[in-house]
Amino acid sequence: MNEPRRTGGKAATINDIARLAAVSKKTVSRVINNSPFVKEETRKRVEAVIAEHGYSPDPQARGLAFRRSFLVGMIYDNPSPNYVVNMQQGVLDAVRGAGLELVVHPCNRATDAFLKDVRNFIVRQKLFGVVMPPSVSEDDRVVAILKEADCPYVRIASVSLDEPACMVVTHDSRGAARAARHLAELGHRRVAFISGPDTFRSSHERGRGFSEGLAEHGLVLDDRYVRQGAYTFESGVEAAASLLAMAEPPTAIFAGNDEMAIGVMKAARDAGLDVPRDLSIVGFDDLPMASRVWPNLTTVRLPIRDMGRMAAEKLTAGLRGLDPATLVQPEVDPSLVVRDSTAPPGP
Amino acid sequence: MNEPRRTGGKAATINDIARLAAVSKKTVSRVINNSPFVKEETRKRVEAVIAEHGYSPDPQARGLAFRRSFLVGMIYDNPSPNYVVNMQQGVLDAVRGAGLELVVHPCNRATDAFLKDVRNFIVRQKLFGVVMPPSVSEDDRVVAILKEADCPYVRIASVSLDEPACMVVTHDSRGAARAARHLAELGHRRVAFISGPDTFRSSHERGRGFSEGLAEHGLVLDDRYVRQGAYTFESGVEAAASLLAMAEPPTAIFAGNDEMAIGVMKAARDAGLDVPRDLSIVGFDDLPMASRVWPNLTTVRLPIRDMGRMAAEKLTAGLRGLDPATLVQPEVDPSLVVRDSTAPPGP
DNA sequence: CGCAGGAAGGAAACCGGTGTCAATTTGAAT
DNA sequence: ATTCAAATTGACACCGGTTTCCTTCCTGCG
Repeated sequence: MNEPRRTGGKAATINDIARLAAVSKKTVSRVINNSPFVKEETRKRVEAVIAEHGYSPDPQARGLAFRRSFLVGMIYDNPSPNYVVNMQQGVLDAVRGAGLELVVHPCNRATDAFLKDVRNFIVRQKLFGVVMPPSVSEDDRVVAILKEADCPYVRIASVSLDEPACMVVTHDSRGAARAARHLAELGHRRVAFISGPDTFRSSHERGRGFSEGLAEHGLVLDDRYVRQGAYTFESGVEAAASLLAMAEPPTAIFAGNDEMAIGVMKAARDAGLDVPRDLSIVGFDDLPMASRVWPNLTTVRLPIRDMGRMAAEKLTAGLRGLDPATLVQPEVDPSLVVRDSTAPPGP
Repeated sequence: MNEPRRTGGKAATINDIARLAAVSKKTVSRVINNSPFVKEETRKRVEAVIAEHGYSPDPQARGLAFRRSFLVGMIYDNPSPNYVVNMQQGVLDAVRGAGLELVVHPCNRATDAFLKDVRNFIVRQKLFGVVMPPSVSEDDRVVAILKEADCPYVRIASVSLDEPACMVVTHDSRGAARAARHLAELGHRRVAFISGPDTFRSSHERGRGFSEGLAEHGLVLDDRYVRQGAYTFESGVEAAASLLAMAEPPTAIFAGNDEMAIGVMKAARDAGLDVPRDLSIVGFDDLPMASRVWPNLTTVRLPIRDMGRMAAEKLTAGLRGLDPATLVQPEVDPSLVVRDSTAPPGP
């Protein structure tokens, strides 16, 4: 009872707590892990000692014994900093308080070392779980590694690619259709689309949805008005320049993401066009930047932070005593945010 | 020699390697840790077995024995996603290949739970090291916790606040002085400054440097032309609006960071001013965004990714056999990037 | 030829938790 | 009071490494 306190920086261990509470370390372990097989009175006593000494179990030791770390990995290959930070924040929203930490793992899918690197990361760290936004989420090779390593994961993607328990689906095509309807209703007839890279499923989904939305208004997306971009600002500039140089340039351009849409704005300015009078522009994502550029960008909004949170919550469901099998598949319905970059076409 | 391979997902352990190489596990451990007390021949043999089986030691077990994890933490409270992602990337540049992982820990210095949260993070994870950009890097309470926990750290800040071994200094005042000289040389006389929040040392440094740079040209920074912002876009808009509403509005505005500078641009547009004809604008940071807005922003460039890398390299110096005590203090000299948002003042 | 001393390697304890399974206690029924 | 199953608890091995300490094997040297 009157044991001398551990001195210095040494933190208390489970043995200290056990001794002070006059129980075995195993019982302390039971208390920590909310085992139901502990008498209420004992639990109270142990919890009191734990609280008094600010004890908190060592994640390394725990992980070693559990054969699983308390680290959630986020693996991504995404060119947009805003997207990445927002999603990190969302994952952290769910992971904090669950006693987990977030390990970030950006990578480049195009390199040879990619798969080896990712496998190494997953296997060595014995991750508690992994969250993957596009385009990594769409890479079946990565998923195969995760399955082989028996590592829980959640994929965020524009279509369902897996069991509901490990998907957050964003229905990009619906958002793109909304953009199409908006432009059609404004009276645009010659509309163009700048797609993302082929490696992103969302590129196709956004293109498909846009095309379908136009079709509802009797319009077709002419191949000559389609360009492929790379989800980067520069690629947006280039694609738009090419479109605007046509004999009959489009009166509206739907860019596959905001980053490129802002590139389109630059190209328009370079061509001496006024936005939205001479050219309407719609983006996708609703990055913070979208409402800072001039004119403010009309865009399709994706709640990126929420998506990260929802994904991570699936991972932590077990910790909260929920059965992951019963989890519904979160679905996101992207909404259209009309700002100042769209208007009826000029005469 | 003809041991059956471990089957299934089970990865090889140090015991397997020891058995296969016919040495004790301690000798394998010596090989892993580059101990000099291993005969060359033995080392070769062990290394061959390690390579053959793709063995890699378990970081959890290793960390447990070392009383130190192989995780580098990045603790920050920074409103700019671009800054954050770039710095993460820089830290990863150094940390990858050193066998370390990056755990991100954004936080809010203004909350009550801040210190408890940070202490918990540092102590529980037994971090290998911590990298802190401003403003966390300037918080002595955090540094006290790190010292108490005996956790290596590197602070990135605009002035030296600590021993060279744990500082990356960015000399923001020099960059700000360059901005001042540029504006003065263009012929501006009524120049304004929008500072960052008081909680950032860089706010003061950038203000001081700007003031000194003006002084070199016989100009003084009039208090009436100084506003306090928050390093956010919105605060830039607001501060600029207030400046532009003055009877004698400034002909040039130096914003404490790019985020605010872009806000200034918006305010200028709202006021019907042409940039740079009616108003010159200079930012600080050179975020990617700076060269995407229109007109392209003249700004002071900070090599954020490099800063992150330099900071993390100090942490990994020990791993590379370098003595941290001998490390020089990396210093960054911010350069001026002249783009299209500055011009001589109108008549 | 005997021996000091350093290089090389191994046995066992330990880091701080958890799993297994047996031992002890408790409560209710007989 | 006795008995038995259920509820609690603890002893001990183990997770996969490292550290401490000791033994063995050479070498050079007097």
